[in-house]
Amino acid sequence: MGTTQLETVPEPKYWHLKTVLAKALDSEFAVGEVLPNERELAARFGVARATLRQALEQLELEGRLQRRRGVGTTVAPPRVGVDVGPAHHSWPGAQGDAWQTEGCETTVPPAAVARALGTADDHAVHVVHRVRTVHGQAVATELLYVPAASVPGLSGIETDAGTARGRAVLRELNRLELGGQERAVELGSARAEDARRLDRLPGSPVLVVTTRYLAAGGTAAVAVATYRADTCRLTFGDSGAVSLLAS
Amino acid sequence: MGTTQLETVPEPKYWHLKTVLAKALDSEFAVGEVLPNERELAARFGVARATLRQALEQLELEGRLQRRRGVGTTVAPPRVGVDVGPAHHSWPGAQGDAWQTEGCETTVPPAAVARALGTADDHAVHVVHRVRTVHGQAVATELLYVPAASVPGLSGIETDAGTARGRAVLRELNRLELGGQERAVELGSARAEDARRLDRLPGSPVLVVTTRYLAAGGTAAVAVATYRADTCRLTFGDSGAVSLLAS
DNA sequence: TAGTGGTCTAGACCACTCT
DNA sequence: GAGTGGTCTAGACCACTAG
Repeated sequence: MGTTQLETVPEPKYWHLKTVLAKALDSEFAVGEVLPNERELAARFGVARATLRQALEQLELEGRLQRRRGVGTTVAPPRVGVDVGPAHHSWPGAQGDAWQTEGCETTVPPAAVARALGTADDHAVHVVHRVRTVHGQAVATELLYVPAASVPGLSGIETDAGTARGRAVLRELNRLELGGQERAVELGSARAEDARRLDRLPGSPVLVVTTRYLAAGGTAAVAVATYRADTCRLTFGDSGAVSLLAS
Repeated sequence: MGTTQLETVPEPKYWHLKTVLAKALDSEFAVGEVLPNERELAARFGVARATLRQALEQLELEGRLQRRRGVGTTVAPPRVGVDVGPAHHSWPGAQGDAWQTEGCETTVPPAAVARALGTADDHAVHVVHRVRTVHGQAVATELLYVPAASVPGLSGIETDAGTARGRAVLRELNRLELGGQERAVELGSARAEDARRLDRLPGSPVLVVTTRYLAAGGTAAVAVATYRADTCRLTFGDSGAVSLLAS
């Protein structure tokens, strides 16, 4: 009376589907190639479209696939390694900085940022918006929070224009002596505005890198950077060695 | 003929639902409190259960909620900050190491690891299994790949037992002179075995930390650590300062 | 055994991208 | 306009936990 299955393992369909697709991607598809559309794939594997989508979502999360509405599903290239220091030990805006300034405003930061800055909860600070691109593609957005006290030399003339003032803030920031950095990485989901800049849908998984820039006496600035989790692999090269883990 | 909505923004229901729930979590719920079950919440908000689940999934991804089958959905505590160096600049198994050795085997590593180690694709290496716990809870699993060449002093007597051999490998590794570390962080989904150890479902989002340990001449070992993305916030404290970002 | 979240279905319509 | 992925529905059953 032996049945075909020993230890009947009720492995979810989408899980099995995912492994099958992953193998197919390795052996039968090239980077950039487009897969059959979801309705056809679902029919081919004999599952509902929702189940197939669950498998595709996981593969996209792992950076194996790229899906774009109105276009299709393509095989993603290997993740790009982006260096997030602390090799340079320098301020934002220093030479070799990979970020491009896009604007600057003055607002009250979120409570968590205010706490890290050591400012009052209702104290407005400069917020510099920046974007990081790799191979011409935006991979991260950043909000750099700088209290006015950190940039005392900022002239009043530059306090209106967006991008110009952003650059002025960075310039003044670089006059300070850097006392170290603290970083944290966690998983998040893209806010609507970040998603737009990163060419993703709102809620897409992102890696949030929070950096605290220290100067004599305390925190001079806090940066909250949002990296595309599907395409990015954050590298931390120590000991000055060239990173071989960066693809 | 004015309609109620200007600029009819077709914001997805689950997105709106998510923000509503997030606000409610801030104002009306305490950490550890259990939410109403999914069927009731869906009815209360007038949406299908699948739509509600989409909102809950995002909140869980952001570490705001914790869902457990057969139990319910509870409000998650703030993410715990776990230090992933490079403050110590030490080998695995050194004093103060946060990991616990669970076993050791000898197998051929994945191609990507073999490449980083500089070994042949079919060359077997020691693989030490370790677990990292915080507050009594497992937050990460690790596979530490150590080529036999890195631990020449390993005696033959210790080559059979699991945990004992693991400790022996770590002991031998600490005889080497550390030449630096390289780290990379990326998003992944938990393999079945990791998920079990971390008390999560297979496919749960995890932060994968790959570390390359350098010694004179090249790569002495490679560690692939898998952290729970829902509960962990990886911290990188530089300059020896106490991390204030760690919650 | 009752109640929970997890999986799955078979549809429908919408938003977007290209031609 | 045709074709794609994204959203949503209203059900059903399963796996797990706990009293």
